[in-house]
Amino acid sequence: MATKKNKLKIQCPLGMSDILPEDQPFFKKIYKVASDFSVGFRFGELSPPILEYSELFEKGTGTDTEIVEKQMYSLRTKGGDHLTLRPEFTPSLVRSYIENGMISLPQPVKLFSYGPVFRHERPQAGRFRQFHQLNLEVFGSNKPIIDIELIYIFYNILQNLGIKDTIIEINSIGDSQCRSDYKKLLVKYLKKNENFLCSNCKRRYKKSPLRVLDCKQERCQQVVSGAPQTIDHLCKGCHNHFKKVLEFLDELDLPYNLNPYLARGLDYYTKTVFEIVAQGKMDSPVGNDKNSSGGKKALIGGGRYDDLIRIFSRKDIPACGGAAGVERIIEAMKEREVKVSTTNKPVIFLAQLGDVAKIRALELMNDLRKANIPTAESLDKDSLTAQLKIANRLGVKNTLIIGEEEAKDNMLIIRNMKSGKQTLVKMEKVIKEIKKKLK
RNA sequence: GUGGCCGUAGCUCAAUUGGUAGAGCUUCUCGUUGUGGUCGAGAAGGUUGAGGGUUCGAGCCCCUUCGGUCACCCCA
Repeated sequence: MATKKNKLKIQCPLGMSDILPEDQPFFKKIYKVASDFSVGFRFGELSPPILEYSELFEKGTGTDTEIVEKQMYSLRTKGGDHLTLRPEFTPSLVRSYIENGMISLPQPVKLFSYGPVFRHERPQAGRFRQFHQLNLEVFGSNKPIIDIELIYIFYNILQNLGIKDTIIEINSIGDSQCRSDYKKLLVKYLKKNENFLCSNCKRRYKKSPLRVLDCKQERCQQVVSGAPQTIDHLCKGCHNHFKKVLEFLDELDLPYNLNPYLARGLDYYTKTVFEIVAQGKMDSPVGNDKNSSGGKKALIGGGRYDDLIRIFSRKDIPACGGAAGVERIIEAMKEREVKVSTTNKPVIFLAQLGDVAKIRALELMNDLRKANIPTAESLDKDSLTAQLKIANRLGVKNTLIIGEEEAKDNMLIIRNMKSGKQTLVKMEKVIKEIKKKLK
C-alpha cells in the first residue's frame, strides 16, 4: 500500500549496465579465447566469491591506493561482518592460494579468473563501476620468464581477438629495498622543484612520489623529465631481473616501450610493471603527451608483487599477475570492426497452425535443438501469413510448416523459401531431410 | 571529488518571433482464420527527465534538481 507516490526509478545504477543479448557474443568470445589460453598454458580456473572481508583489500590492495581510499563498495552484514565487493582479483587469489594450501603444490601455481569487479568512481568512456576482468596470476616463482609468460599470453589474447596494434609499456620500480632508496632521492628532487608541481602533486609527492611520475599535467611532466629514474637506481638483483625481461621481449620480438614513468597505482607492485595499450587512431584532439600512455586507456595492466603474500602468511612467496578489462577490449574490437560469430543464427523456421500442431512444433523444436539445428519459431502467432513474414525477415533457407492436416497424419511440409517449392515429409524423417538440405 | 556538453515516442530526429507535440524506422492488427519478400489500411506508444518561476499561454525564457555523456583525478 503505497502512501506516497514515489516513482520507482527504472534505471540501472550509475556506471552499471545491462549486457544485452547482442553484446553477449563479445563476452563469450573473450572468455573463450582467454580460457583456451589458460588451459593451453596450464592455468587452473579459480572463481573466488564476489564479496570478501574488507580487510583483505585494505591490507592487500593497500590503504594508500585510490581504490581503497574511496572506490570500494563496502557493506556491513546483519551479522556485523565488514564485506567489500571485490575491486580487483589479486587479493582474493592470494587469499585462496594460502587458504587452500596451494603452497604445498608443485610451484609455480598458475591461476585464471574471470568475472565482475566493482569500483565506485565517476564513469566515463571505458570506465564503469561494474566491469569485467580476466585475470592471470602466477604464484611461487621469481623468475623473469614468468613475467614474460604473462605478458606474452595477454599480448596474444589480444592478437587473437583482432586487436593487433598494441604496444607493451614496461618499467621496473624495484623491490622494497631499492625503491625506498629511490623514493628518498625522488622526494628530495621533487622538493627542490615543488613550486613547479601542480597542486595535486604538491600535496601528494611526499607520501607517494611515484604518482607524480605519471601525472599528466604539463608542468609536472616538465619537472619529471629531469627527475631521477627508477631504472637507474635499481639494486643489482632488480637490475638483472629487468634486464632479462627486456632481453626476452626482444627475443620474442614483441613491440614494447620502456616507459620509465610507468608507476601504477597499487601498493603491492615490485620490480616489473606493465600495461598493454591499443594504439588506435590519433583522433583524440587533446592530450598527445608522449611519455604517458597517450590518453588511451590501458587494456591490460599488471606486474610483479613479490612482497604481497608475506603480508598474509609470513611466507616469502614471489608472484606476478595481470588483469585485462573486458569492456575495454570489446570497445577496441568494435573500433576495429572485429566480427564475432553469432552462434545461434537460425537456419530453419518452424511454422504451425492449430493447437495440435503447436504441440507437435514444441516437441520438434526440442528434437531440432538436440540435432544442433538452430531454429526459430513464433508459437504465439496463429496466422501463417504472419509466421512466414517473420521467417522471411530472418532470412532462413527453409521453413517447416505443420498444418492441422499434417499434424493429424504426423507429416509436415518443408518449404524452400527461395523457390517456394514444398515437399511433404514424415515427421520422423524431418531431421534427416533438413540435414541433407543444409549441406 | 571537480569541470564542459546534452535531455522531445523503443530508436533517429522535427516543431516559424513563446500559441496546449509531429514524422520516419520499429512493434502490433487487418487486407480469404493454410502461404513470405513489394504494397495498402489502421492501432499502440509522450504529464517534452523532474520541480518551481515569468506569462493570458512554456518543448522553447529563468532558477533548482535529477539523469546521460565527455574530460580531469585514478585505473582494467
